[in-house]
Amino acid sequence: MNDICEIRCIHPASVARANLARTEDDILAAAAALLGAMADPTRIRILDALRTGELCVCDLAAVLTMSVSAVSHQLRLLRSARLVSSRREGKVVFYSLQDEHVERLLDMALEHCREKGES
Amino acid sequence: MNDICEIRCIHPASVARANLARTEDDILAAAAALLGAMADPTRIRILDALRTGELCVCDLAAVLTMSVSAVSHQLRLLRSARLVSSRREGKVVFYSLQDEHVERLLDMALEHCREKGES
DNA sequence: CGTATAATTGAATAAGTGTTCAATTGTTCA
DNA sequence: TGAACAATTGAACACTTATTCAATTATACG
Repeated sequence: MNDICEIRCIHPASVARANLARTEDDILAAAAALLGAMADPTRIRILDALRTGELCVCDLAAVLTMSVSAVSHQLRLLRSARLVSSRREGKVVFYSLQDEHVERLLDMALEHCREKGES
Repeated sequence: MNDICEIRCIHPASVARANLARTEDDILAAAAALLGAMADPTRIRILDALRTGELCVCDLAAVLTMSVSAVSHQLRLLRSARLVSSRREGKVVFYSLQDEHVERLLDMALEHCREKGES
């Protein structure tokens, strides 16, 4: 099993081990998409703001000092990634974090950065 | 650019609350960068492969069936984001996950996707 | 109805990203 | 030293992405 397609590898045993333990590509792709949805300065600020409770698009624009349009575009992305959910009340649409899972992921990333930032 | 000084917000109390609880922008930016470093199909596959132990660039290229050059480019990114560390042994450079924190973040994202994938 | 407000959408543009190819660095060993 | 191999790097290209601006939808109310 020295090569898969003609790719040369130096440590076949390690390669075989890695291939066995391999996570399915579609799961990995989904995870990349999930992380990618959070991995933007604007979107992560939106998520951070929503931790204090639901906010409408106008409010979010005020918190971020950005245009309503820009915020709305990013909210659509966050919604399609299932990171936030929306609720309409008359003319106003309120956004909130989808679940605590999202908040935990966010917390974990922030915690990691705080630790590393001090070193 | 409707104007930044006089952004109209509908729920001033909620906006004030969000502003108070706000995480510092540089931490949020760092977190976005961290997540962004993981948020790529190729890079997340690299991280997944490295969970089984250290691998050299050739081995990684074999596991991912990608060119050594492409893998090396992505490894540089992962290294500068402190997600992986490298160790040279003669001509060969071995890469491994920087710490368990990285692995936990990865696990959490994967777990989230597995759950959602079944619904 | 018609107007006003909240939000979404589409097109356009500018900035960023991933891969390839070719060239280069660093190391080993004959 | 010089050949061979592992790895890195830079430039180029195609592709994606975030914001802006203008237009549109959706809801409320006089």
